[in-house]
Amino acid sequence: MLDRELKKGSAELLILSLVEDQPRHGYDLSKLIEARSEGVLKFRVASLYPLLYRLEKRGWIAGRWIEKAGQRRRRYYRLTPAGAGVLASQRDTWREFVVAINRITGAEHA
Amino acid sequence: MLDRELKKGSAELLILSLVEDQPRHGYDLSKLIEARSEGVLKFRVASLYPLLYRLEKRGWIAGRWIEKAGQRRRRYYRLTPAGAGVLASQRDTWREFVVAINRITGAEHA
DNA sequence: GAGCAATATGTCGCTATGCAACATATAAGG
DNA sequence: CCTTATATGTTGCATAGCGACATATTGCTC
Repeated sequence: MLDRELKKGSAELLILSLVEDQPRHGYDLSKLIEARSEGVLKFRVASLYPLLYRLEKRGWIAGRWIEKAGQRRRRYYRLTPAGAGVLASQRDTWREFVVAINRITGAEHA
Repeated sequence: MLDRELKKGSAELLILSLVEDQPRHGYDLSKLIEARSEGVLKFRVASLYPLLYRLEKRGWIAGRWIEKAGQRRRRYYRLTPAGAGVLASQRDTWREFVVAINRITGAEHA
């Protein structure tokens, strides 16, 4: 697992990116992040759920309870228009950040 | 300025990288980071000095007071062998991290 | 020689956030 | 029944950047 600190700034970007195309629920997001990063990134529930509440409170994502027979209730989050703006901005920030770090540390490519 | 959180995991990597080739003092490091990142990265003294003390305490860098006529006293830090090992490891971590984030957020190049 | 910017180091208290540990509940399979 | 996977939730702790403040020296301008 990576430095705890590195993950802090990227958590919001990850969530916003993942709910961009389709609504997703917390557990799904947790599994997706772990799978797509091949285990490099992993968020615990005690980080993930409070993060989702924060993002919702800020109006960047919107949650909705979905109940289906033969399934636990799930809370699906979708990206709001405000969230889309934030996502675009955070993608820029991320790119700038990577360039800056690479320039200083001498690692030219990811 | 970037997300405060993004910087946390990268701060050590930055310092270790900058003292790799030559010993440097705190104020110098602060100016170097700001200049080389073209203002994208900027560490305040209240972050930087405590960080240097932490790194020294862990044995990754070693500090030495240098006093010269016509100059304020400065504390120069150099990379220790242990620090060199940590630097190599953190460079790997950083690369892995960038790959993982890019894979999930869909930003393929920095 | 008074004033100010740049250089250089340092501290206190605040804030934000990931996580370990714990907790609850349903569904599926043996 | 019992275990595993699914699904959501809370409490308290640890970490680290930063605003604001503080001290001191050098060099430049007026």
